[in-house]
Amino acid sequence: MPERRRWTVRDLRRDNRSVLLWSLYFDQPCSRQDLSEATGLSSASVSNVIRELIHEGIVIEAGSVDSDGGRPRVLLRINPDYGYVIGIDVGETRIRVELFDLTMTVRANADYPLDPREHGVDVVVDRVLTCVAAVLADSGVAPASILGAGVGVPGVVERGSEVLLHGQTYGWDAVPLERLLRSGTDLPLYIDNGAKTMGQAELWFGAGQGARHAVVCLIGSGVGASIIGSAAAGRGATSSGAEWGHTTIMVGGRECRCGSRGCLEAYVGAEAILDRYGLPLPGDDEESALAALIGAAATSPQAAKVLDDTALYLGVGIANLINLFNPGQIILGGWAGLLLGGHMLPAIRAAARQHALSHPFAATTIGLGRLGPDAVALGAATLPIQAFLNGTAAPSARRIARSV
Amino acid sequence: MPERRRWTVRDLRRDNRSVLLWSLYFDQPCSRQDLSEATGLSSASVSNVIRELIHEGIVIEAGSVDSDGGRPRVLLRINPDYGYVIGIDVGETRIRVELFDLTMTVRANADYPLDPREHGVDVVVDRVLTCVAAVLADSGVAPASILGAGVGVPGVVERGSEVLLHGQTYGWDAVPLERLLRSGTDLPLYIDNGAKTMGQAELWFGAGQGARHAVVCLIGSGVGASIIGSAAAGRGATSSGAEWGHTTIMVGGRECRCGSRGCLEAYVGAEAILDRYGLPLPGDDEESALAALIGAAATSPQAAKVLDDTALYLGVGIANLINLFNPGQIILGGWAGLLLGGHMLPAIRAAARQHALSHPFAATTIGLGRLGPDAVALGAATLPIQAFLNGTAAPSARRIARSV
DNA sequence: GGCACTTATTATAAGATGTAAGCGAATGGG
DNA sequence: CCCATTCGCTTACATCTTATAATAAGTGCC
Repeated sequence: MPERRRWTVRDLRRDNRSVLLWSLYFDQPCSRQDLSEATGLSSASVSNVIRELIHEGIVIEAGSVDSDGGRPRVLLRINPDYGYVIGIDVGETRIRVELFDLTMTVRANADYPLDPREHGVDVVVDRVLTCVAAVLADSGVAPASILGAGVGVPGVVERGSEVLLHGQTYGWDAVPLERLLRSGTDLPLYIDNGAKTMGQAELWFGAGQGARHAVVCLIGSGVGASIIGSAAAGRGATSSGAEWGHTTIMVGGRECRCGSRGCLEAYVGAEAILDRYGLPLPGDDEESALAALIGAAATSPQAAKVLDDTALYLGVGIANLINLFNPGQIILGGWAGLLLGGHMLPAIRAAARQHALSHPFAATTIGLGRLGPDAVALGAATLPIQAFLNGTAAPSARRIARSV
Repeated sequence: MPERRRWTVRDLRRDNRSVLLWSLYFDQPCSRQDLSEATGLSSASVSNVIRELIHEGIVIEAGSVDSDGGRPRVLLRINPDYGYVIGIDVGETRIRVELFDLTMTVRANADYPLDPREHGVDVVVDRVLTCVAAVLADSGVAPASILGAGVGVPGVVERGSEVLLHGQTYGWDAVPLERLLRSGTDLPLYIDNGAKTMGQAELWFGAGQGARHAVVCLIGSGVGASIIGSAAAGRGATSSGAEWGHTTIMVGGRECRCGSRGCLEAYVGAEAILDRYGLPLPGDDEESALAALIGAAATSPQAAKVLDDTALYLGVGIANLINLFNPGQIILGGWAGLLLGGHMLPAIRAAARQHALSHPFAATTIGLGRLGPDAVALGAATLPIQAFLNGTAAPSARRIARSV
């Protein structure tokens, strides 16, 4: 029995305001008339809501365009400087923080490499807070103007009475990340799985634009996936981060760092690929080592075999996603995913075709992400944007001040 | 970018009417006051909508109850005879059709066994139509009173410009089932995957009552699963039938009848289990053969080994669902699922624990379905009920007549 | 300057819910 | 037996939002 909420006249207004904001956000600049056609709202209602938004400083008029011999249409835009958002990528090997304006232009960023052997929670929290302070100082943006900060993390995000993080593969167990960060900042926080945030970035700005139903595979040192779909009759979209990396594709297979056997991650994660090869490779980090392995494949049969197997396993994993989710689009991302995909996408596609049912497979396209490996931070920043457009953003200091 | 619709004042009414119907349907009988508390609508609005529903004959007053020294509360119920629904289970080995009133009381049913070797589309369509005619005649219900017929089918259901069915494992390819049935009936048709309809039945009336997020595993001759969850901020629920049976759990493993290798169905479907055992068993159908195998396990090491392996493979499959969907509840159903689960649920649970991440696993309960193997037809009948409660039911002859 | 054309704004009406007052029906005490 | 009380439901009214239609505004062409 689905749970349904009653609606009041006020919800109607809030909702239609939100519909207008979404439409304008993804199709700016445009005129009131355009918005009326795009959303189906009457021109009177559009004018009404837009007046309110302009008064609040969220929307600004930006020039005008002739209209075949009539009154020129006034173009509307979202005010890029109405507020700012922060995207935080907590990866397994580094922390990256970026500050954007409302149109997702980067205003400042900060990096911090993490030693894989020292993945303590307190260190990570401390570094994140330092980086946030750095981008704030760097950009000159007042903290009160920040609409929120999104955080993309590896592992399972559990939303109960408080947000808990479970990163089984690197020893995080029920970490109350939000509370820990809260000790050092007042920003509204939006925490979610990194694969999911990357997926949202690709869906909004990258390879998934216009897709209704997409799956994004994040392959780095480990493996994750994000399933994004628009609920058929729903308001807004649903999405979930999935622990794809620890689904079993080979009963009784290779040991995985999660403690189980035969996990996908034990075959196609960068760490696992290099381990399967076994021989030494040039380069001091995984990224250059994997690149070297791909380079060696042209001459070394052993390296070629490892990569061929990788394509097979990855194709199997993708086929499983196709059978389970029937997505319209599969996007391969993450630094290792982009490397592997760039080199052997056809082989991956072929393996997926072999292992998926033919019809769901035919309805799916498999491609590479277009935003590069930094998409996680960008996607994390879309979380507060989403709340802002939905009108559900936590009241920040700015808003409180404004309403007095 | 999620697609969002604008809402008008009228949508508001339709939606709140629907909220009331849902609430009443699952908590009847109850008073107007109860509805007001349950839904959050003001008592005035409740009275208003209920008056309309009573006028239309959908809701009826049913006695009254004293109230601690005040005006007695009038109890409301959905009129069971306002309309009827039909649930159709198209299985791999039989067709089953049941006719229910609005409260899901069976009024008539009909069965037809299917020869596994003769699974032609035309035969199935013909038999379904015959069975529908039989239950109509048997119950004495006028066709115009049927709100709709739900059909649960094996395989992938594709909703494009018309509904297409893909049953790769038994040779159905892009079958336009709705159009074929339409040639013999005017009933509004709701076609969906059988695992999904069974899941909905368990969720509404069985083991999943009150669950927000459940996965239902249907194990018969083949294997399917249904993922049911309430979209966090959405109207109503989303669900999808998943081709869980053809996800790969063993790269390069046993051949599957879908043409691939290592599919879950090639290990835990009833057909596959019996095939893995290999030795002859008493009984002329799969059901009695599987029961015999379970009986033999007490004395035969070979039979015990086959079942132990089955528990392992099934546990792996369930673990994959847990990692991907993080459900609150997993419900095992289907005739083979109920047989196996009744005999070795602890072993299945143990295998799932070993292969799932610890936190998602801890949040999940694994149990058996409570509605028995007929739940597919019951669930199929919930499809037109759902449309009826949502107010999106196709206009039937009855309604057209009524509105004149 | 008048006219056509397009865009945006301003009444006005229709329809939805919430609030609060009022009516109806039964209990229980004096 | 009567009356205050209590609770359930209904009615009247105010508030709010959108759609419709008329009005104003701005530009180009003749």
